[in-house]
Amino acid sequence: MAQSDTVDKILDAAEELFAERGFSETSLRMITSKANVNLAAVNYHFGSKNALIHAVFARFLTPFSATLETAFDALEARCEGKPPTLNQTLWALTESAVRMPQRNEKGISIFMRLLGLAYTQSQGHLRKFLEQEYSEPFGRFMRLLKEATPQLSAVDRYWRIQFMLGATAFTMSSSDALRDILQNKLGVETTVQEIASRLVPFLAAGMQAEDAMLVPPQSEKVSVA
Amino acid sequence: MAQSDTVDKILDAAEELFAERGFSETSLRMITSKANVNLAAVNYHFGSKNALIHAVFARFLTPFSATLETAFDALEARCEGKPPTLNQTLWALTESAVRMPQRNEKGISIFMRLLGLAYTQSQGHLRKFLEQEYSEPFGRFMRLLKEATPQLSAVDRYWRIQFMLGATAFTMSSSDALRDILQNKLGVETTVQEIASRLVPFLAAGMQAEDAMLVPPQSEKVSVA
DNA sequence: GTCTGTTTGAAACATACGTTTGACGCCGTT
DNA sequence: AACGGCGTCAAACGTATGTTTCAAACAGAC
Repeated sequence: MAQSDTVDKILDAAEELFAERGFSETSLRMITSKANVNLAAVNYHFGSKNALIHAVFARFLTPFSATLETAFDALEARCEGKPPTLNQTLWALTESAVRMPQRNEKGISIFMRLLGLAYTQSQGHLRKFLEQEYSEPFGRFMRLLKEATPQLSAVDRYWRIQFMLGATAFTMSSSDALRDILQNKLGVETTVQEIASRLVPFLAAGMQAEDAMLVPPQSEKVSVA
Repeated sequence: MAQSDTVDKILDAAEELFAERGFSETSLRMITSKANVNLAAVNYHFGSKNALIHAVFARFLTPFSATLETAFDALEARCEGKPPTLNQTLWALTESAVRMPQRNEKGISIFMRLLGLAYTQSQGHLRKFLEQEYSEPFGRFMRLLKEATPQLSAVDRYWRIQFMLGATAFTMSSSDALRDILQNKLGVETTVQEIASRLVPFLAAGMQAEDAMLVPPQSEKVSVA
């Protein structure tokens, strides 16, 4: 067995268990048991549990951010100066995710859930790590979004981006959805691609909704359609 | 000091700490320290940490579900047989939440974050508790949604509801946004009402988006607008 | 005032965690 | 054949957790 075999077995087991149970709720002993390696191997190869968490993310995120950069390059080249549309930008992102070379068919679902957990569980070290390591593609995506929705005020755009992020991360990170994806609980086939093809129109429509009708929050009556 | 004083002090401290740090990451010792009560008081009054978590939810959710029922009653009465529109249904929900008698101004934000955590952290016992205790108003909301979007297929509606839930729970539960809400980090005032007034149009537009344009997931080219 | 059931207090319990240790086996190099 | 670095292993470390214990303090009823 090569030396890196243990490292990969740990990463595989950790990725799956973190996605299923969250970070704090997954112990190193669970991971090493599932990976069939010794408990000390984690601290030997990664240094600490937090560093292992970072490694799990880096294994997916580093090649993904490269793929995303080239997708954005291609998109902007195709648009010849004109800013890409919202739909194009969203599709570039989701297609990059879907096209990622995956270790197995559930790779993306698992990783989407991990991303959701990263945002939701207040693991300070993880947020800091992700923001430091991958600020560049993230900032570029934000810039594209801004150029694609010039009609929105900065505040409106800020909140709607938050909503998009929420719909995406939460959907992928909700255990129900994950279970559906993984074991096809619904009759229909439920691939990540299919979810994405449902999600993108939802997001685009919400993002381009008419001016937020600021219904006075204290009014007694609700406006009728 | 009355007997229930300790109980309420524990609930207050637990609610706040759970919202800040999550359930697993919050120890009983943190809670009892913040509440200035003895460690054993939690197990004496609630029986276990899990039961404490349930009690935190029940303290908010029980009066809220009652408020929501009357709001739905009023809405349906006003519509005289016609099914309420999507906007009306969403507003009835958010207004019920906003109108809840709160212990303090940040009550709703905190509780929204707790709800998001409940869905996200795979705490099996919590999900089971919530589904058992509050299935009735939840089911009623789902029925109203169904009647308000008859054009959607069941599968489309299922996923779009998931998206709505995600945008809402995630927005309210993201720690960044929470921090902004709590201490007005942004220049503009950011109340829960204001967020809701931005969120509802986003959700309604997404929910009523045109038929999901099922772009073939494997196609090389992206459709252009 | 005394008694009875309820609530608090400090301390201990058993368990699980992340991490560290030191011995052991392996393998390529000298 | 002896060495030395590397990876593995079982075992232990110190700490933190949820929970339990039992005596003391308190309340209201008689």
